[in-house]
Amino acid sequence: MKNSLVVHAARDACCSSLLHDSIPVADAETLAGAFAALGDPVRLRLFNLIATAGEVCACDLLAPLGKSQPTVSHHTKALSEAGLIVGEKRGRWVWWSVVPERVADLRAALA
Amino acid sequence: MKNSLVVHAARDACCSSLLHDSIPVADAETLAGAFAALGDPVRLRLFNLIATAGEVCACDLLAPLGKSQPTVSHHTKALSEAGLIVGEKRGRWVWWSVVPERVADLRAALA
DNA sequence: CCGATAGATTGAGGGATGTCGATACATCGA
DNA sequence: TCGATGTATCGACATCCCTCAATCTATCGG
Repeated sequence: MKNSLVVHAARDACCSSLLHDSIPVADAETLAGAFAALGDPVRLRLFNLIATAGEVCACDLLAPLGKSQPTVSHHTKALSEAGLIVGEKRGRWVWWSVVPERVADLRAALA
Repeated sequence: MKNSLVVHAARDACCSSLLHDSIPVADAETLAGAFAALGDPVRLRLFNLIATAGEVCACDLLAPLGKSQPTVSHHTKALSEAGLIVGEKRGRWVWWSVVPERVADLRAALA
């Protein structure tokens, strides 16, 4: 085997062999989906409201957010589909709470 | 003062007084901007590549991401503007590295 | 049942975003 | 100085996303 390739590779100061991801693409899409869910100011405040209160009725979210009811419903759905919150229907109301394991996943991804 | 208002308020099972945010709107926008930067699969993989390698030449990012050079540059700019990474120009190359304090901020926001 | 209320869904419009080809800029080797 | 190379920027296009009015569904009180 010739060593010309080695000499050739050493010519440049950069270009190390980062040929593949350390994270599978599928996992990256799932994780990115969760981060994206927190990537909207209104949704981050919404998430924070639920997290600090522990459990919040959806009817209590309209006033502090200053958004219309369809908009809030849209955002709770987005956070829910990202797995960050879950809603439990009690009679006419829906009570939202965070999913700690999912939040832990995000925190772990930032370690 | 009549107590009719009290009775009126107690009639409903929900509607607690969540009248304001526990996070200022301005802070929420900044934080959401950082989360949004990680909210794209390509950008999350890009960030992960830099984080695991410690310091990466931009020229080493094209191959593992499978994206064009303008696209990668666009994403590094987005992460940079979010404060998550910084680039240092050395000759013809730019070396990217993560900003630990900024990542710590995100992790703290998930606590 | 019937009216009222909480929440979800639909549809539309306006803006933001990901992608890439073409191009400009900066730096190095010769 | 000149050609080559690594990055950034620009322009354009397609797509996605936020927002709200209107509407629908489900549940409760009477």
